[in-house]
Amino acid sequence: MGHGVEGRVTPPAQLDAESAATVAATLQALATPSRLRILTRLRHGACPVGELAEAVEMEQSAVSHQLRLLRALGLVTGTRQGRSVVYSLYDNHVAMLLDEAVYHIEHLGLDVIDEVAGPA
Amino acid sequence: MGHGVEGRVTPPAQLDAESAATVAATLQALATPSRLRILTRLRHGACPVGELAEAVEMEQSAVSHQLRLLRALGLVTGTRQGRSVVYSLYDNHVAMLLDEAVYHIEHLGLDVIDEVAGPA
DNA sequence: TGAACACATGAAGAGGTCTTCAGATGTTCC
DNA sequence: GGAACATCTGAAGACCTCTTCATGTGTTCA
Repeated sequence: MGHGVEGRVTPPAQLDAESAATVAATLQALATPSRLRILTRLRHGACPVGELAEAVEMEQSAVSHQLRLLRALGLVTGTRQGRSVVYSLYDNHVAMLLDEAVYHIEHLGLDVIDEVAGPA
Repeated sequence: MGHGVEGRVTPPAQLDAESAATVAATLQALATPSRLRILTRLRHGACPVGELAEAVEMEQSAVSHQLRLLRALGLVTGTRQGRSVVYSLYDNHVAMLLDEAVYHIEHLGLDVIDEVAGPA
């Protein structure tokens, strides 16, 4: 294994309005505590809705609404298994997007100063 | 040079409500076309407000409002230089967060199946 | 078929977000 | 000091979002 963001990620060119809209829409899906918790829960493995609701301490209905949104954006998929519907992250990009977002955000502003000279 | 997301990013544990809120708040800052364009513009180099406004095709006032928000979240910094105030991304984590977010999102659902066996 | 379970969905309201407009603040140069 | 420039800020309105409540759909089992 071991693919993904190998050595480098292409630095995005100045986004045109359209790309910006797409990216923004998807990021919006990660930009809420409820969905973030749903996704990080799924990051640890597939899970039926009811269990998900318990794990993230939300009402089942609310979870369902959010899952609908996440599904529409292609971030998760649900498959029926008996009475339950088991959800999981759609693919590896979702998992890494999550991992890296959480990582970088939790390290924001904690950069060690390794610049040789101070600013200007 | 070359630090950052070296080999791996720690997979986030199930986020508690507090962390989820923090991460969500920061992601929200990337979750709008206007701010996304502002940030990707800054990703290519520091820039005064007026120029920024032109680059992203927004009114100067709107840009200022967004910069205020981005500053509050520690994503950008502004320094006076004569009459202008020059803005830039705060640190490397912001830059990488941007790069990786855009990268993964633009590749969502485009995963080539390079798993040896099919799913499960 | 009917009851119980698991999930989805529609409507509605509280709350938040983004932009615009008008005006305030800070800076340079004469 | 005063004019011109660059940016910031507050208020207000249009719009979108998230949750809850009530109900609908699908599935299992007897």
